[in-house]
Amino acid sequence: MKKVVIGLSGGVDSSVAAHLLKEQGYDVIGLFMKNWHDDSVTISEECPWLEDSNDALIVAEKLGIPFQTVDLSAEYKERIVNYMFREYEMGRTPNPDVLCNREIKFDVFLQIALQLGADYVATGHYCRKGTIENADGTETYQLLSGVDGNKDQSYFLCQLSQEQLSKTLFPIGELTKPEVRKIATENGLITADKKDSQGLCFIGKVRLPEFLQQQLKPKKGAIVEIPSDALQFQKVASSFSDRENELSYQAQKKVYAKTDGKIVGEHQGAHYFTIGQRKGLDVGGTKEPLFVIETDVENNIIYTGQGKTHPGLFRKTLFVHRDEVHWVREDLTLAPGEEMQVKARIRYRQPLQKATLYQTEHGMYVDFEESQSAITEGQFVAWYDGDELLGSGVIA
RNA sequence: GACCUGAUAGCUCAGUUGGUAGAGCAUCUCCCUUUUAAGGAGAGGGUCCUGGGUUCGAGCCCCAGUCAGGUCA
Repeated sequence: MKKVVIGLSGGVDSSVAAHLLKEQGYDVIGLFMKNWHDDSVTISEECPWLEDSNDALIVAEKLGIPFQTVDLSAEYKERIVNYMFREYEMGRTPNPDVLCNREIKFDVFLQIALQLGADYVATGHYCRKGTIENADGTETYQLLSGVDGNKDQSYFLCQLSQEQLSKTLFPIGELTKPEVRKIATENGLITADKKDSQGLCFIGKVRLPEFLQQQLKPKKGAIVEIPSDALQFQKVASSFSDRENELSYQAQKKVYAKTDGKIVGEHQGAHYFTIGQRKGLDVGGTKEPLFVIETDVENNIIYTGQGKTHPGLFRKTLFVHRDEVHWVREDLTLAPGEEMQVKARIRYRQPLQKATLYQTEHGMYVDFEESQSAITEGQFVAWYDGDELLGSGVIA
């Protein structure tokens, strides 16, 4: 009998995942990960993790599977929380949940599971795993989107490797959320009607500026509004010697100076803001809302533009540094000079966009058919072929 | 110094022939969402610059003043 360690979070999804594994005849062990216990920065709830671990325990008992709690908070702090502070400090916008999967659930946690003698780890993610039998007898694994298009979480797993996937099961990937809840109800799992978790995985909902202030000190600076007819947006349509040149040009970020616009307000620190952000600027008096089009942490200036169609918000091409290009499907890795038609997204739940990948010596360009709003450094771009996530990278 | 214009929600402004005020933005809350955002729905918020006067009744009319911007000498 194959042994599986399931990460029980205390929510419906992992509860049902555990139930299904049991039903499929696996030898199932439930493990609850405790990754955070500083409730000083979370919104509401006295002690959410305690309640969650309790629910996880009750589910495990109901299913008749062994249950343990593991404390990974040291690793979590080191690999995820510190990464967040580092990124924000540099004026980038991290994606902790993508890292959490790569570094914690499918690394530290996976190792613990293997030490317990498990053949697989399983989670309650809405995504699927496919297996391709190669001619030489080896197997190639596919990361497929969840059947429930509304809940598909493949994006958060975009940094997984073949090695990690080989030891992974996603029991609920073929189900929709309503079906999952139904199964939970039918089997008397107490998490059946529990609200979906939100916010940072394991930390919960946080007010980001407050959270960041633990490490990043407030620093007053100017908010500048760049008019939509600024010089930067005038078409400088020139011809290019080659495709790479053109892509490199299109992928360039616009550079602004304080004098390109007018000062419309004051902020408490440019590193608290991200591109595309509207709330929190505290600047009124405009006809249309102001959106952040760029943050300059060097000079501590936030550049904004009026209206969601402001040209400063849009870019057609983005770049991923060579060592930050990640292929889930290693066998499809592009060599310099090669290109590929794909569909891509630059944030969770964004509808997939037509794009072309161009690999060069220095990295990869993702050239979208349509200009994209708020392409943000530090976030992940993930590319797909149909329902298969092929790879991903950090937006430079 | 004279004259003109303006002074209405946190901000930018609208307020018809006088009947105790509105819009956008901002803010807050909720919804959506295992990142950051975005998006959706609601809510709160005004001694209408001050002091007089006319009127049954004044943000709107009259007088004086204060402040801001402008024009002319």
